[in-house]
Amino acid sequence: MSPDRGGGAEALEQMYRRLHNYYGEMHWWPGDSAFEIMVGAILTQNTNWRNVERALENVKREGCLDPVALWTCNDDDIERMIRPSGFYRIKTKRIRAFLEMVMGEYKGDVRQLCDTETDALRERLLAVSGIGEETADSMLLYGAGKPIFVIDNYTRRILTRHGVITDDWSYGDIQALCMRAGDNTAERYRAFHGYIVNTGKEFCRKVPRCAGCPLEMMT
DNA sequence: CACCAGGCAAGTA
DNA sequence: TACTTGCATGGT
Repeated sequence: MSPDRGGGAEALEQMYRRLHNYYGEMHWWPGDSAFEIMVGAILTQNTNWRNVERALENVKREGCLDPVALWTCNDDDIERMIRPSGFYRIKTKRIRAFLEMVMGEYKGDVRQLCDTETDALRERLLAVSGIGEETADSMLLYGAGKPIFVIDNYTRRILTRHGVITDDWSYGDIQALCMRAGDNTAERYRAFHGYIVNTGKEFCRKVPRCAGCPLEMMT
């Protein structure tokens, strides 16, 4: 028997209410353009956001924060600009692969890319080497404004600690649960994910510091 | 000093 | 299929 993936929607709803009450309005993932957010989604893989900001500042300062401009850069230039984000060689390859898709299939028009139907766009992003589920969903939600729930390690950890899921749940299982309840708007998904990351950083690390957590003693 | 950070792909058995 | 490892910088 596969585990029960039917319940838990009420727990999610309660979590959202508690987190919203604790953190208030949240506008997560800053960025001046969809393209900036999509590049940032690659840069932030296993990397502190502060270092991503440094990398993005470098790219922006050199006027390369758009598909055509970045496309004309050499790999050496991209590596140099994004170095503070770490993994700069492999991330340059990943950015290059993403650019090839944007340029080749959308002529560098990010607006057109964002207008693509959600499921088709998700499949297309996942086919790019270096873009996995979390990165694709971050691009879809924060870049393209699609109503897609982003599942990260904090989401998995918090839901596991609260007994809502178990270790054998796949990314898609957890995502389906998180997208089952309430009003499924991009606005809500953005806030919810931001809440989860804030809560995870502050209270739910590998060595948990649960005292004061807004989810503490949740039934 | 060890450990962490807004993951993913390739390699191994 | 299910682990393991490489990728790399900067902060705590």
